[in-house]
Amino acid sequence: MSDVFDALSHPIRRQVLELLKSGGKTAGELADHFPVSKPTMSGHFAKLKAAGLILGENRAGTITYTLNMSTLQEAVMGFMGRMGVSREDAKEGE
Amino acid sequence: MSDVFDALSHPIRRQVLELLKSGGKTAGELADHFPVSKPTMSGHFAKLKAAGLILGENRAGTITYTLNMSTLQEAVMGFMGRMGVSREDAKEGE
DNA sequence: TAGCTATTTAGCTAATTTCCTAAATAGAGC
DNA sequence: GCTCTATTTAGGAAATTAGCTAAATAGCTA
Repeated sequence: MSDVFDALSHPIRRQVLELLKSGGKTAGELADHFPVSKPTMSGHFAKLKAAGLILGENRAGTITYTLNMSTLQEAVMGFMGRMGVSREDAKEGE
Repeated sequence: MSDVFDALSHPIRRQVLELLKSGGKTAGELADHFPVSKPTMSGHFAKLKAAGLILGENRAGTITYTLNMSTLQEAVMGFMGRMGVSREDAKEGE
């Protein structure tokens, strides 16, 4: 839980998750979207992975990261549920 | 947005929000729930307030903090919405 | 094997966060 | 005007985070 919210606290890491929404991407493809160095991005990936928010598949010299929605949903919706926000209340963007 | 997720990144701050779910509480009442000093708690309140997650009403020498659900919902459900999680998908705890 | 590409690890610095104690502020009651 | 309680502000130490460059690793392909 805490790992997930820690991971979500950095804008780059949240954007990485959004980029992965549309499907897996390599570390390089993801890194190209941000104005920081690749080692820095690698650190962000490591944190997201440690939190269970992404999975890394090592294939053919590249690493493809994919989203692990269930972890995100469990942690975030779990917290929101505890806050008394039900699916019904959560119509925010409609 | 970023302020909200920053604020949510600390376990004590998340718990403060949960405590406020059931109604406003004074700084002292809230502080009693955690094993850190009151000045430290005051810092946590300040961060939650800066993020717009709580409101502080100064009355009779005490400060009563109340939850500001709309900010929480906008930020968190907004992000989850961008992640493609709709209210329908979000049945997690059912 | 050598070289190329993709990615991470190592080592470092600067900034931020979290916590503490001590002191300041503000309102209430004597 | 004091004094008590509630809370914040100030100042500072320790830990963590985020960024960098340079070097290491891993898997191709020639």
